[in-house]
Amino acid sequence: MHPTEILIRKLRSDTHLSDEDAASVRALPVHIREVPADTTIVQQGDHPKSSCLIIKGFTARAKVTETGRRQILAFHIPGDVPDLQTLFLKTMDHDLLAISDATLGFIDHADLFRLIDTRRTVARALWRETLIDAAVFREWIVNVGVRDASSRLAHLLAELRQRLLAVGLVADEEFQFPVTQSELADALGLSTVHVNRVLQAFRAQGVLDIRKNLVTLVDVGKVLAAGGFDPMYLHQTSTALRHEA
Amino acid sequence: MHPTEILIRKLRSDTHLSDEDAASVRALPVHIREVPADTTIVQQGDHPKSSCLIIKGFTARAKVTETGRRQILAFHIPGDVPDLQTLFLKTMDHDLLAISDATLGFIDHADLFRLIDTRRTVARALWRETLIDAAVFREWIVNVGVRDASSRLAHLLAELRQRLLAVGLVADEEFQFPVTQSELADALGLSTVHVNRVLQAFRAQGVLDIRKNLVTLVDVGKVLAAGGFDPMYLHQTSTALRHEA
DNA sequence: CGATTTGTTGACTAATATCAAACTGTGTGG
DNA sequence: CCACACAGTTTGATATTAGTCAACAAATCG
Repeated sequence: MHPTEILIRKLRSDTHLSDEDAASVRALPVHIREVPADTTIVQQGDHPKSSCLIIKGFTARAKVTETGRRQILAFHIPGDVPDLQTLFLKTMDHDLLAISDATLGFIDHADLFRLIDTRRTVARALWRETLIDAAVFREWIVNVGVRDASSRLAHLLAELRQRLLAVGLVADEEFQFPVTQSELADALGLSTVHVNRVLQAFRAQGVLDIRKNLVTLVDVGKVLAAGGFDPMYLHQTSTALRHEA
Repeated sequence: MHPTEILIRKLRSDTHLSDEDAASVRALPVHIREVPADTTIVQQGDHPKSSCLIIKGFTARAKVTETGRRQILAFHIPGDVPDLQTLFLKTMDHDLLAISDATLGFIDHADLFRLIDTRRTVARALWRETLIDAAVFREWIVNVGVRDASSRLAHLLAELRQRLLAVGLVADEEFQFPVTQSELADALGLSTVHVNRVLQAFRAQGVLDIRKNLVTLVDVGKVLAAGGFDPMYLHQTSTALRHEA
C-alpha cells in the first residue's frame, strides 16, 4: 500500500475528497523512516522543515514543565499528521515521540505548500484536520479538568477506539496500544500508582483490560458510559461513523 | 475605529500582512451586535453561519459534561475570533458566552470563504490563528494536568496579560478582566473555595490581586515564576513582543 | 542469564473538594 | 433613603481523592 493511502483514508473520514484531490495527495513525495519505540521524533524548540505522517505505530505529543513534570497532550495513530501545525508555527512548542516502533512518512513543507496552493479542497481538508486536533485538545482539557480518575481513563480509551475505528484498527473491541501505565499517568494527570489501581478496578468489574500492548474493551457500553463519551467532538463524517456499526 | 482594525492588529501580531491584505480584511462586511454579560453567543450543537469577532469585552468557551460540571476552555479578548473553527467544523462542540458586556462583530462564513479564496496570505494568517488557538489549548492541558492550584492561577493570568499586551490592553501591569471566582474555578478545574484561598494567599504575599473586574499584577516577576510561564507557545512575532518592553 | 523497566502493594500524607453558613457589596423597588 | 434581594466572596469544619514513598514482583531485553 502506498504510504499516503492511510492519510487519504483519514482525510476522507473527515471531509469529502474527489478522486483528483486524492490523487494530488498520493503524488506527494514521502520520505519513509522507521524508528524504534521511545524515539523523540521532533523536540520542543525545533524548526522542522517537514511534517510527519504516521503510517504504522503510535506516537504521543508531550510537554515538560519547568518543574520536570511531563504532560502528554495527545496520542496519535496511523493516518495522523501530529506536527502539521509546523507548516505555520515554525517553532515546536512540545515534543513528538514514538511510543512504539513506528513507520513515519516525512512530507516536506515545500511540497505541502505547493499542494495547498493548487488544491483548495485539500487545503481545506488539512485545515479541518488541524481544527479537529484542537477539538480533541478541548475535550482533553475537560478530561483532566473535571473528570475523576476512572472517567478519565475510560474516556481516553473510548476516544482512541473511536479514532482507530475510522482507520480500521479495531477488531472485536480490541486494539493494539503499546502504552505503559506511567505514560497513561502522564496523559491523565495522575500518578502511576493511581492509574494502576483504577485499571485493576476496571479489570475486576469486567469493564476493560490493558495487557501487553493490547486494550480490550470487555464491556464497551460501560467504557463509554464511565467516560461520559460523546464522539461528536471528533467531527467525523457519517461515512466514518458507519464503520462503527 | 473600524471594527476590523482590532482583528488586523491581532493578525499582525502573529503574521506579517501587506497593506493590501489588511485592506481585504477591512473590506469584510461586519454585523455589529452588543450583548450584555452572561449572554450565550453560540451554543454546543449550533451550526452558525457566521463567526464572531470580539471587538470589546470578554468571552469564554466552555463545555458542560453529562454530570453537569462545567469546564471553561479558554478566555477570549478583543481581536479574537473564538469560533473561527466553525468555518470548517459545522457543529459547535462547546458553548461561547460573554462574561462581560461585549461588542461583537459577526462575519458571514460566505464572506470569509471569499476572502480566503482570494487572499492566500490572509487565509494562512487565519489558519495560523486557529493553530495558535490549539497551542493555547495544549498549554491549558498542562495547566490543569500537572500544575498545582496556585501555579494554575498564576499561569492563567500571565497568559492573559501576554495576550492583552499584544492588543494594548495592559497598563501598569493592570488589566480589566471581569471574571468571578466561580468562573476561575471552572477554568482551572478547582472549587471556588479553593480559588478563593489561593487568591488570598497571593494577595497576602503581594503577588497579585483581583478586585472588581481589575487584575493587578503587583509583582509580575513572581506571577510569571509562580505560573512557570514561557510565552513561546503563543507564537507571537517579535513585533508583538516588543510591545512588552 | 542478569539488568532494567514495568507493574503491584501497603502505609501514610497532602491537596483539594464538599458542605454549610455568614458576610459584603450593589442595585432595586417601595 | 431604606430594606431587601441577589450575586459574589469569605470562613470553618470535615471528607475524599489522589499523591508520595518504599518495597517487592513480574515481565522484558540485551
